[in-house]
Amino acid sequence: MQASTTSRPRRADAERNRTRILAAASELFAERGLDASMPELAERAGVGVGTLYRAFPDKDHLLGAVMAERLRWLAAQIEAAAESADPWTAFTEVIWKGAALHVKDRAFHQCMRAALELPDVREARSRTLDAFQRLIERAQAAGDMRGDVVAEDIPMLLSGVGLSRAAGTGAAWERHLAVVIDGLRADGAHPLPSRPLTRAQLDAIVRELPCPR
Amino acid sequence: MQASTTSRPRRADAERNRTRILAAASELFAERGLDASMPELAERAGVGVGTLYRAFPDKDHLLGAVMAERLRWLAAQIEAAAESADPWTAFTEVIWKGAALHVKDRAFHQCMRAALELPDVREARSRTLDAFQRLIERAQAAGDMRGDVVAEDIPMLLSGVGLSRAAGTGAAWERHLAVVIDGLRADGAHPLPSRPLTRAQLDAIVRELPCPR
DNA sequence: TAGTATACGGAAAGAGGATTCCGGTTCCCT
DNA sequence: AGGGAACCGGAATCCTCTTTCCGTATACTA
Repeated sequence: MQASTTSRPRRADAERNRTRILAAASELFAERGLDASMPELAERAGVGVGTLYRAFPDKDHLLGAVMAERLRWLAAQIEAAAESADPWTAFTEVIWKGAALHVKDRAFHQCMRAALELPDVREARSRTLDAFQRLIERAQAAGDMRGDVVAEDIPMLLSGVGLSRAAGTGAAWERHLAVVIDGLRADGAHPLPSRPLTRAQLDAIVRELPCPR
Repeated sequence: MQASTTSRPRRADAERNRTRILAAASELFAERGLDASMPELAERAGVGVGTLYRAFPDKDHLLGAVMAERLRWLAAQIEAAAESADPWTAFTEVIWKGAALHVKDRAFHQCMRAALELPDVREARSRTLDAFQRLIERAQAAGDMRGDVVAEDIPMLLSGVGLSRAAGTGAAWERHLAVVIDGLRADGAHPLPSRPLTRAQLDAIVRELPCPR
C-alpha cells in the first residue's frame, strides 16, 4: 500500500498551471514586491484566483516557494566562492550578486530585511549563513578582510544596499556597495563598534526628538 | 480688509487638540511606522477620528508635519557640525545621530527610504543635503574623508543602517554603521565604483534567476 | 467513450483601514 | 447671559485586499 502523502500525481493541467503561476509570481514579486496582489498574480499567470489557491494554500506559501528558490541559488554561489583560491575576490563577487538580487527583486529584498517567517526559507537562509561564515573565515585568514565581521553581518549590509535601489541615479546602489566593501577590508579598519556617542547620548536623541509646533 | 488666509485664529480647544495629536503621532509613528492607523492615532491622542481630520486634511499631512520637524532637527545638527574645527569627528557624530533617528523612528526610516512626497518635507530635505555637502567638503579638505563621496550618498547609507534595526541583536545596527564609517575614510579607500562584475554579468543575474520547480 | 475525481474561473464573503457625515457640544464675542 | 460659528465623537461609508465557495469544465481510467 502506498503512503498517503503520494495519493496521486497532479493532473496535467494542474501541473502546467502551477508552473505558469510560479513563473508569473517570480516576475511580479520581483517588480512590485509584496504589494503584488493575488488577483494581479492570477491575471499575469492567465488563470483565475481560485486556481492560485488550489496550487498554493495562501499567498505566503507562494511567496515562500519563490523566495526559497532565490535563496538556494544565492547559497550555491556562496558555497562555490568559499572554495576559491582567492577568497576576498570571490567574496566581493558574490556580494555583488547578492546585492543585485536585492536590487532587482523587490520581494526578495523585503523578505530578507523583515526576516519574514516563510515556508521553506528558514533552511535556505541558514545554508547561506553557513557558507558566508566559511567564506569570511578564509578571507580573514588570507589577511584581506577585517577580523571582526561575522556571517550575520553580511545579509544585514546587503539589505542596506538593496534599499538604495530607487535612490538617486540608477547606479547609486553600486556606490553604496563599494563603500561597504571598503569598510570590510582589513587595511584601514577601525575596531567595531567605534561608537563616538555614549549609550546615554543616543538615548537622549530619542527623548530630544522635537515634537512639531 | 484682512487677507483671506488669516481668517481667524484657531479656537482654544482646537489648538490644544492639534498639539495632542502631533505628540501622539510623533510617538506612534516612531513605534509602528506608517502602519499606525488613524483610529489608533486618534485613540492615543485621546480624541475622535473626526478631530484628526479637522486638524489635518489627511494622513499624509499629519505624517508630513511630524517628519518635516525631524528633518529640520537633523538639518540643524548637520549645520552645526559643518562649522566644527574637526569636521571628520563632527561628521561621525552627526551620522550617529542620523542613524539613531532611523533606528528609533520607524516612520522616519520608511519615509526617508521611499523618498515619499510629503507636504513640507522637500524643503527640509534639501536643507540637510546642503549642510551635508558643506560638512563633507570640509572633511575631505582635511584629508580624513574619501574624495569621491557626495552629499546624496549619506542619506542613502543611513537608510541602509536604519534597516538593521531589527536584525540580530539590538546592537547590530551599530556594527553596520561602523563598517560604513570605515568605508568612508580616506585611508584605505578604493575608488568608487570598483565593480568586479560587468554590467552584462549583472544583467545576466536577473535573467538567470531560477524559477522554482 | 462514458463516468468520475480533479481542477477551473470568478463571484461573493470577510477583514481592515482611510475618509466622510452629522447630531450634539463647546468656545467666543457682545 | 445668549446666540451662533467652530468643533467634537464615532458610526457609517467606501475601497482594496485575501480567501472561500460552488456551478461548470476537463483530464484520466476502464
